[in-house]
Amino acid sequence: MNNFFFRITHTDKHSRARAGVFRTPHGDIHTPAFIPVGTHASVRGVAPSVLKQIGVEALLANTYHLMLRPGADVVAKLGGLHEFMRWDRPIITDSGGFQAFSLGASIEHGVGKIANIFPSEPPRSAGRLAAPPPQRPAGGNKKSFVRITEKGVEFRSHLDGSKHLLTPEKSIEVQEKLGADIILAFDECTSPLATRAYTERALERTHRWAVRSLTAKKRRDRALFGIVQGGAYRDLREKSAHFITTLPFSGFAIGGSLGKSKRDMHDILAWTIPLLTENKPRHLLGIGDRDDIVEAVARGIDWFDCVAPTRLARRKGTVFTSTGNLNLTQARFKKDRRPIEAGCPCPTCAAGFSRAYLRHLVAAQEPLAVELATAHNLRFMTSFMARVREAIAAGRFAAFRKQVLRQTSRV
RNA sequence: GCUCGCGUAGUGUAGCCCGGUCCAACACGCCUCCCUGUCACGGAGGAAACCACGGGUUCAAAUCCCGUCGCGAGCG
Repeated sequence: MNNFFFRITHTDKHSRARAGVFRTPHGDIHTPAFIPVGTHASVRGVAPSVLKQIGVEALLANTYHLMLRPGADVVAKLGGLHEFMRWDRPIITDSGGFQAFSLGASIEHGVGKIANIFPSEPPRSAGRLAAPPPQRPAGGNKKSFVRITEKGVEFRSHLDGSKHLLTPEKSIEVQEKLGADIILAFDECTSPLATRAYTERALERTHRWAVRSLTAKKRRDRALFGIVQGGAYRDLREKSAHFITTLPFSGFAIGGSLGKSKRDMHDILAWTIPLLTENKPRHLLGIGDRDDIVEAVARGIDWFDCVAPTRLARRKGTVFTSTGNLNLTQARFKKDRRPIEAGCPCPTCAAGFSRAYLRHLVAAQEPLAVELATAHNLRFMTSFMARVREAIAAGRFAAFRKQVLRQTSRV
């Protein structure tokens, strides 16, 4: 059953960075790789043909969302995800474990995977005491859509309120029906605000779910990855890495809360990755800032998925450049006839669309804004990852890393 | 020419009848920031109107009275 094969072609001498190729039934993923998120079997606003042109090698879709709509059986009947969405390259499906968090604690606490719990300086109004810091981050304190038990996660559909139980068995069944090449074990992504006791309990449950996920897997033409959890607790991360590594997974993903800062995230990676099987791929879930990518690659990560390039492009036309992000809604771009970045080979810049025009499209909420901005950002990411790979192959990753960190820090 | 109605931030409106709680509210727009396995074209914040103009009544007027100007409708 050599449908999958991971070959490490280059290793960095000064870090744990490595470059390689992961072979799947739908083609190769050159690592380190950036994998865009297409939750609903679609990268918002961008057609598969354009994604290919941009150099995207794989996509990540979501079990929970596709299970609710259009339904796993519908997708299966229509030939599986690849045929359904007309994408013939590798697909990964997330197990739905993240939704246990994003529709649960994330909503209740108003936090993301990396806690941003320190409110920025309260505004100081003259002659008055500054307002007291809010008790909770903005957006928190809403009702959860989930209930987590040993059996699995009970979701109240965010679409129509109907109830759905996602268990490890169900998640794997759905993922096999959807037909992704790489599927993920059903896990619980814990909140950075969870207590240690809770994080530990959730971790142990996720481990039991990992075993159940493996047992539930029937098809050999899918690669199942295990997920390391443990929050920001060193011993829990180590325990998790040890445990997951003993199981016959095809690869690993690092998930869950990554602490309260980028520094925490670096530590978590440094603790866990050395414990993972060397010749199996490692996926860092949900991370995608350039500095984070470089730091994670240096610690041994092979690929990433992240909504940032697509979400930022869609929400406000935030667009990546080598010197930092541009927020196209800013007034200074109103008459800016330059492309997003001179010399950028993406379809948007190559076609000569100006910042002023893009700003207009964003302001007018024209769908084309989403397509053009997203295509640019994704091309930016694939180019960036190509440079990461080249740097590793050429033995100059250390310098490359330093350069990236310098750039991103002054942005 | 007469009668009636209207004139509040960029736009559209609320408040006016029953003066104070209006150094004026809401929506959209505008400006800035945030977003890391996408519930959500999401979240947070900000600037912006001396309430058409002049006079009067009153302790107090966007709110009441008079006049002027502008806009609209009707009548001639």
